[in-house]
Amino acid sequence: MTETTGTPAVETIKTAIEDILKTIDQEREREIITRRFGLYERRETLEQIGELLGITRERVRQLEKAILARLKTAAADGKIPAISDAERLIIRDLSENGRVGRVQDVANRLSKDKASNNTRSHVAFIGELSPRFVIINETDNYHQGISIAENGNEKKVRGDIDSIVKTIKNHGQPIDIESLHGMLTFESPSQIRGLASLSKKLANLKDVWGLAKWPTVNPKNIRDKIYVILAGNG
DNA sequence: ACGTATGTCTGTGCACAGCC
DNA sequence: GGCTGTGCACAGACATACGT
Repeated sequence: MTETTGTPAVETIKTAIEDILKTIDQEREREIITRRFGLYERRETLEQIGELLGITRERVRQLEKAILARLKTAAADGKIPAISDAERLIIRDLSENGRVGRVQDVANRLSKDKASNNTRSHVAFIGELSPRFVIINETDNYHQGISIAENGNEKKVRGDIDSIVKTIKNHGQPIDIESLHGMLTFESPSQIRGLASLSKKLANLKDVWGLAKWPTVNPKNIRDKIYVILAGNG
C-alpha cells in the first residue's frame, strides 16, 4: 500500500480522523466506525462488518448508533480537540462557497484536485460528528452534502433545494445564478449555487442552471452539444 | 413488477452487578 | 435468594433502494 501526501488541509483532516479514532477504546468499535464510514477503505455494509465480527447486522447497527452518539457528545463538549482544526478548514471553505455544498466538492477544493474517496469520507465523518455542520445524506434526488449548521437542519436544506428546483422548473428555461438570486430570498448567489449543486435534478453549463433533463444545460450527445454552441453564439 | 440486498424497529432472552 | 436495572445479542417483521 502506497501512502501519498496530500495538501496540508487534507493532512490536517486525516490527523483529526486518526485522533478521533484514538478516543475509541475498543478495537471492535473502531472497526465498525472505520468500515462503516469508509475512513481507510471503501464503505462496508452492516452485514459485512457483522460477518467479520461474528455478530448480526442489527447488533452492528446498534453499536454504530451508540458509538456515534458518544462521539457527538464528546465533540459537542469540546472533548476531542483534534476535531477543531478540521472544523475550521471546512467552515472556511464553506464560508467562501455559499455555506453549503457537495461533500465531494468540499473535498476536491481542500485537495486542490479531485479528492480521493478517503478524503471525501473524512470530510463527511467530520460533518457527521461536529455540531457545527449538518450532513445531507445521498438519495435519489440529492447528492451527499454538507452545510453550516446555521442554515438549518437536513429537512430545511432539502426544502431549500426543492424551492430552487421548483423555481427553475417554473421558469421553463435555463437561468443564471444572479437571476435566480433576484427571484428567491437566499442570502447570496453562491448559496444558491451550493444548494443547487446538491440536487440531482439540476445541471449547469457555465453557471447557467436548468433541469438535468434539458439538453441545453446537460448535453448528452453531439447533436445537443452543437445546439448548445450555436445557441451560445446567438 | 418482482426478487434481492440493505437498513431499521421492536420484542425477547440471557448474563451480570447492585441492592434489599 | 429474589428483585431490578443495564448491556449485549438475536430473530422477525417491515421499509426502502436497487437491479433485472
